[in-house]
Amino acid sequence: MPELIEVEAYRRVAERAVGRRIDRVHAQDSWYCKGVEPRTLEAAMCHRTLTGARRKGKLLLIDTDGPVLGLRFGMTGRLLIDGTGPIDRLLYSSGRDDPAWHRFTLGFAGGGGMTVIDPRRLGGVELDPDTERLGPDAATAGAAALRDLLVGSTAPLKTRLLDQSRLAGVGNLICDEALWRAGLDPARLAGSLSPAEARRLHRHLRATIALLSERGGSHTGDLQIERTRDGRCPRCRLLLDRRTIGGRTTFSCPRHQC
DNA sequence: CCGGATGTTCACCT
DNA sequence: GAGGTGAACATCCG
Repeated sequence: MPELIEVEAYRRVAERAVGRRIDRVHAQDSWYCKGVEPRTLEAAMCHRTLTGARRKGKLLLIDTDGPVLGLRFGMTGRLLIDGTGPIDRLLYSSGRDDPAWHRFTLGFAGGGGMTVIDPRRLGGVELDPDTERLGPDAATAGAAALRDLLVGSTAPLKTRLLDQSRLAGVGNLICDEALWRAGLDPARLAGSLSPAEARRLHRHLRATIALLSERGGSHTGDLQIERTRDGRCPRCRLLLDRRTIGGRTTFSCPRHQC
């Protein structure tokens, strides 16, 4: 589930833990520790004090007086602080809290802690993540950045928007919703957009992120309830196209998106 | 029972 | 080099 909007919600709860000191670390799942041994990760984080929580795209960055901890949530990862989190259940995952799904935990001196729960193990934890591999964050990227992302590309528009190395944070749901609102066909070649279309896309992408954030998640778009067999355009009730673009299921209106 | 699902990475093609 | 496809991770839901 987690796209930029959900990770931003996680960031805000993580911020509550700033100033607290870590006195135990459980990194039992070696698969979940990316590019680092669990024991190394535990030793690196233990006895550190949290100094901040940042986000770039779907990557949550926990700052300490030592290393930076990077958290990725995949499709089913949730973050709990002191046993509660901003999101109780995700679209494709139950709200159950099976202890076997606790993939990583920081325990704080004086009680409480931060836990990553991830049934499918599609997320991961890393030490000092390379944020340069990610493009500018979609929530704040300017029109010029979006234009640079599109120009000269022969890839489908949607594929380009989902490319985290070029634009960070947009997932499948935000992408379809923004393209629907902008009236742009996801299959259009990215490089074929006119400057006016690129500006329109930028405006609608930012507006979509703001709106869905306000509504409470990536899954709250108008197109969302129609993301099913025989789904219809919320605007004109025409049967939506259902295609695979960039390896992802894609819904679009054949009349409103061109 | 089967297929597909908000993500990322990698191997292997064209 | 640029894109595309399919697999892998593991669980839930229709």
